[in-house]
Amino acid sequence: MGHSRAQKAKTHKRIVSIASKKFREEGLAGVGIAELMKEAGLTVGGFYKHFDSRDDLVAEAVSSAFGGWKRRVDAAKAGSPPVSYEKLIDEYLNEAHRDNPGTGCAFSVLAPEIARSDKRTRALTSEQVRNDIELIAALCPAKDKRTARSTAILTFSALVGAMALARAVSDEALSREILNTVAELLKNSA
Amino acid sequence: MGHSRAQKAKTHKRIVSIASKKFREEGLAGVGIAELMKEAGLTVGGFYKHFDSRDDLVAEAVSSAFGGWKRRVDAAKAGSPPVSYEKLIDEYLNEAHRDNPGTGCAFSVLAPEIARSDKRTRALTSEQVRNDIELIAALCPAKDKRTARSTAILTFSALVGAMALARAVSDEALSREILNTVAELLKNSA
DNA sequence: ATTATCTATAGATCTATAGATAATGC
DNA sequence: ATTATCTATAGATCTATAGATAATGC
Repeated sequence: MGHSRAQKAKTHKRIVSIASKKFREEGLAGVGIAELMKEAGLTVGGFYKHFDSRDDLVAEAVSSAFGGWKRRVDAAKAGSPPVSYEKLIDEYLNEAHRDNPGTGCAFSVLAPEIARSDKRTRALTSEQVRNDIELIAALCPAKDKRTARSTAILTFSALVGAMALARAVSDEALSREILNTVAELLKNSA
Repeated sequence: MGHSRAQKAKTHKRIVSIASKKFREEGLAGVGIAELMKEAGLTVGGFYKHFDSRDDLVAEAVSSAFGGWKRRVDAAKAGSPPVSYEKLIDEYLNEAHRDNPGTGCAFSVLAPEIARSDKRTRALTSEQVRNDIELIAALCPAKDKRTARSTAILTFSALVGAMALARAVSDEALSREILNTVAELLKNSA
């Protein structure tokens, strides 16, 4: 009990990181504060010294979930050679990503719940969608900037939708068909 | 109290219909049994004479939500002239659909929660995804059947993803850009 | 007699708060 | 002295069940 401020900052980050994972796995409405704190090795009581409300944590956790994906794409882009459009598609539309939503793209699993969330979370999401569109557009082998942006928006939508559908169906063959077909078509038409 | 069997069947349908709408509006985890029964003009106690469990209602309500969309597309297809691929896209990707999830496509709003639901609901979803792919493929102006099916899968994914993203962002201009861009690209590339 | 619905409630769980405790930080 | 965490709990809500009531259906 009663630890240092440095410790508190670390604890705060741990709670957010765990929430970010659990929310993607169970949904924003699917995990309680007690469970999250327990996973962080803490108890419920301490929660409200870290966050004013549950919505506060949701906003931070969603932001953190976006951050993970952003870091990965940024790193891939900055690599030499920078990651290709084709590679991005393959990194998204695969079975490992499908089977591990907790560490994957937040949009594919949280978009509908974010749509029902508070203004802060949705504003944060707008910003992230804008960033991701620009990121994908920068990788698009398109003629002009306008076309690249349009292609990026279609690509982004298809990635998110295909992943959501591939996870929702129980038929494994159908699930794979969705992932593979969308990946192939996106790569061939860009 | 104590009504006829015909009445019970009607009541059952009313509960499912209300659940189908509310689940799309608030998520599968976002509405309680008491609230649903109250909206149907009933009380909690009667619920379990209609359904063995909450999951039973979820399965029926999701099925019902799929049915609505299916009926609409079937009708459009059977019309003379049958609805075109372009028309289908426009009927999906518009602001009215975006702003009324309760009467819209269940995938765009429930896919992530369905992925966490029981086998029955997911099996039912597989069947519906299969149907919808075939439905869209039948409208695709593509060379051969294989190409039509691939295009249908990409189209379906892009529709669902674009709608989910358009609803998640708070920036109205960005939301519209997503809907319009995906609609235009799908129509031009098919 | 059966049953569709009602009222009432058990038992679990969820967000948030109050007050105690044990450490840090001045 | 302040504060990060703990235990305990209030008050709301959620699924599910028990038992009463008033209608149908034989």
